Amino acid sequence: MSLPHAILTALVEKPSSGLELTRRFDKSIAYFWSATHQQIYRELGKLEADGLIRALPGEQPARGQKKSYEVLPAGREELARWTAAAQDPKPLRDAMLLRLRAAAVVGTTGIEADLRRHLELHERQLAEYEEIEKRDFPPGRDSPEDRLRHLVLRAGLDLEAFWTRWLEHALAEFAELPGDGPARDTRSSSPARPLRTGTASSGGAGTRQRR
Amino acid sequence: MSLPHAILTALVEKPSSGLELTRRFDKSIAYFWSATHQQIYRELGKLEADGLIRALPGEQPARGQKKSYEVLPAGREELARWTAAAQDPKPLRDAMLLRLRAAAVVGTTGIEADLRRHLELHERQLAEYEEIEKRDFPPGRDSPEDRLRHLVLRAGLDLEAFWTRWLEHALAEFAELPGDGPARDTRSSSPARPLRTGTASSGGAGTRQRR
DNA sequence: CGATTTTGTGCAACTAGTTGCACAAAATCG
DNA sequence: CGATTTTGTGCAACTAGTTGCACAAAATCG
Repeated sequence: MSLPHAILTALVEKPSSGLELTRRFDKSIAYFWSATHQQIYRELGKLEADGLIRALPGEQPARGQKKSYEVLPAGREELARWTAAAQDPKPLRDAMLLRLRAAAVVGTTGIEADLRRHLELHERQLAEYEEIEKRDFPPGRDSPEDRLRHLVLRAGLDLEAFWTRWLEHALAEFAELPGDGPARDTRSSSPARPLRTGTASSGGAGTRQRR
Repeated sequence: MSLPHAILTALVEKPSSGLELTRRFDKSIAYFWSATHQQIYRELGKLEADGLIRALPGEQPARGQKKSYEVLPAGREELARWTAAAQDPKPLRDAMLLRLRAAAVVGTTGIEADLRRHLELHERQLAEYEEIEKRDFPPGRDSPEDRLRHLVLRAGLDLEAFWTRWLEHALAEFAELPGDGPARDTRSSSPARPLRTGTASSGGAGTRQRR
């Protein structure tokens, strides 16, 4: 729904080829939108067919050759229209949170390592964004454009900070948890019997695949 | 990728029919996973076909009749396996952040109202989660299961708090912005000329549709 | 300078989620 | 008690994103 608009935005900021776009998405767009090179090329084709962008004149190369695109007036208008239109926020879907909730009924064996790994990933991401902030938004510059872009980076940065803190908190909680974690349904009729269900040992090697 | 596991988790916590699941997803699962009733029914069918869940014996009703499901041992094992398996966090994609970045080049006309609307939505959500916290996690209860589930709710709650603060910050920034917002490319050659581009007026009524 | 690696573009098949309905049974309403 | 609404289940078509390749041109390497 909004990949085309992400590409339009990037191209208005600076005309680019598919690969350049891919790099810019990885580098300085990733903190609010991510996309693979396959998605980008596909969408560039559609946007060109729709008359919203065009290949920069001058080069007319075939497969395996750079081709840069720029935004046409129609593209700019579409982007302005989309930006102003009301949109509902999309509901949350976070696998790690789900896994933790699942762990409450099925046992905590194994997640802790991945929590730790995620913590590292988020810490690294956070550090990277802080670099970007230092580089792209030094105290001096604060044109309206800069302030808006800085605002967006702050969101990405603060979200990473949030996850970092949350994961630390979660790990601290784990440290206080008894033994190998719970595996029963609190609402089931079984009383305070501290049973150790089979999940941890039996499922074991993780052989089972779905479908 | 993880809707089936969300359903398994919910069903382990308490066997339910499709509609009951839908309600529980809306109510107390929405802060980490969301799903429509169509998704849920479809997935219930698959899970049953795969032998991970089964209809509760006792009733054998046709279309338009309640049918409750419970998790089979194979389902519990699959859930335990999935929960423990390492998974990469999925990259961020947030339309509002993208729109703000787009607004930096294409003009801010129109977004402010939607920022305000989002702020209200997030405030309402936050209040709702605080209710849930008060109701489901009173100071007394802190079995391991509760602590894990509380941790998950805290994430949902703190994320809403984050967005609320961020949107307030964004709106404050808007208040300081000159006139009708920027609409030029900072990197383009045009100097400090405070031009007012056509985007606001020309694109206007929002007629243009893609495809 | 031929072989190998890197750069750049792209297709095809798949998975996950969304939108728009359809329809039967049960409950409610005049 | 027939008509209408609500409850509950589900199909079909679509949109968005992912995964796994293919392949040509250019650069590099022995």
